[in-house]
Amino acid sequence: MTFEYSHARPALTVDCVVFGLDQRKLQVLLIQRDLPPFRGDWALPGGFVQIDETLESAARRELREETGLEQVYLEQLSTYGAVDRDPRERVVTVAWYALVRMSDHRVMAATDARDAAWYGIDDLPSLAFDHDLILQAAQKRLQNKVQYQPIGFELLPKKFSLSQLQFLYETILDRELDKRNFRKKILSLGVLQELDEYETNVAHRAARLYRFDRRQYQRMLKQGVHFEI
Amino acid sequence: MTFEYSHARPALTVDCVVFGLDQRKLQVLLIQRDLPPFRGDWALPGGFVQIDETLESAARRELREETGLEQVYLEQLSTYGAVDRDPRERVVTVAWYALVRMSDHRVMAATDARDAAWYGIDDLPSLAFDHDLILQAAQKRLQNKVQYQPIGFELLPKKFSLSQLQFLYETILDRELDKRNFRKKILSLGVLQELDEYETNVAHRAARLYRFDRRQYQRMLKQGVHFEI
DNA sequence: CGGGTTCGTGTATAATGAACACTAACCAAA
DNA sequence: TTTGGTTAGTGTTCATTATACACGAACCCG
Repeated sequence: MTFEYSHARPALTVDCVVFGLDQRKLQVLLIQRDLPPFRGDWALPGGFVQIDETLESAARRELREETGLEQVYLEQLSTYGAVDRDPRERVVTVAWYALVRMSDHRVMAATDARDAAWYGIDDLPSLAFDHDLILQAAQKRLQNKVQYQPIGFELLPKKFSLSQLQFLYETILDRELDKRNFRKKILSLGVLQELDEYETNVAHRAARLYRFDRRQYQRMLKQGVHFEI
Repeated sequence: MTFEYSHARPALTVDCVVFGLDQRKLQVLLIQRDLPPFRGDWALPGGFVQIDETLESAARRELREETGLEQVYLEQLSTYGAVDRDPRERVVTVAWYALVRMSDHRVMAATDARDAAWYGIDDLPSLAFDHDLILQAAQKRLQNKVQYQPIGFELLPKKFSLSQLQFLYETILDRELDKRNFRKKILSLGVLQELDEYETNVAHRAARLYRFDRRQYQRMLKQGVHFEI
């Protein structure tokens, strides 16, 4: 079956920059292309938008199909439409970024033949299309956004220590933070629920665990208070 | 001539939220549709992306064709892809917002048959498609952005008084600012060039005029200082 | 039980934000 | 020319927030 239009139409795709955090570094999930163009190169997971799905649905579907990820934090980044960004034909892509708990989503099955792998953000291969551009924009957006929205928690296990949280901010923002000031600030926001649980299997004093309390956050917003690191 | 594709493709459009500032209020430029759907309704200026132009080019072209505007500040907002946002067929639109100096761009010629007019932001007609949604998002974005980027100047004449600038921020942010604190802050940024010119034709003491100094701003950025109101 | 490692905590000082009122300049109208 | 009306322009004080900084407690392991 074919579809006819009176004017030429750009193809429309979605691409996702998927961030994860491990013990060391911020990571990005890439897939290896097994079709031309850029066959064998690494690229952002993504693909064509189908005619009966929203842009977000398309992004989530591609994530599921290419990387096995579901129910991740997902937000639109920007749309890229350089005329020659795809050598085959005109392709406009709506870029998204996702935050995943690497601990929860250990499994990484690419249901089609391609490979998928995490790469350290400072250790990336060169990417297909304009995907390095998109990735850079996503990183900047993430850096900005974590400072005024509590999205960083999406990268941590549900229960985490304050040191883990500080490490997250230091890693994303790429600068060191003062331990005491950080704890003062984050606790004063009142959006962390202090648990009666502690780290286990550590060779030193175990840290108390906390959980992000979405309800407290909503309440905070209604009072016009701003989350800000 | 027709174009054939093996899969159905969404149509791709651009739409622009054009902001202007007059003596009273923040204004938005709308056009009146003379074709179905939503014939006779007001809508954001916009139209189809052609196969050989970038998204930004398309936005600028549509602005020129429908409103006569050229060389305005233009920035991508977000992309809207609800499946039923256009009753005719699947249409995905890349939304932009523009800031114009209403003083410079008095002329408002719609080269096609439609009407174009400024509407106060608090006095809008109901809009075609999901354009009210887009407009609301644009307003929020503008409110955020003026607070950490010097884009407000794009709405003022090249030479302006500090009172005009304060009025701009008060209007966009929809809250009152303290006169002395505002002046202290904005001057301390060192991005305003003090001119030896004053208002004319005012029935009271004439205010000194200033000009935004882009070079000083760039220098400021390089030193890691942040613009912030 | 000693060494190694991370956890958890408070205070003092500097910088920034917020509140606040009067005189100066200019025009217009009497 | 005087008076009234309107906006311009200007500093200080106090409260709040940001920054810098060090050591004992807890726990594991060998």
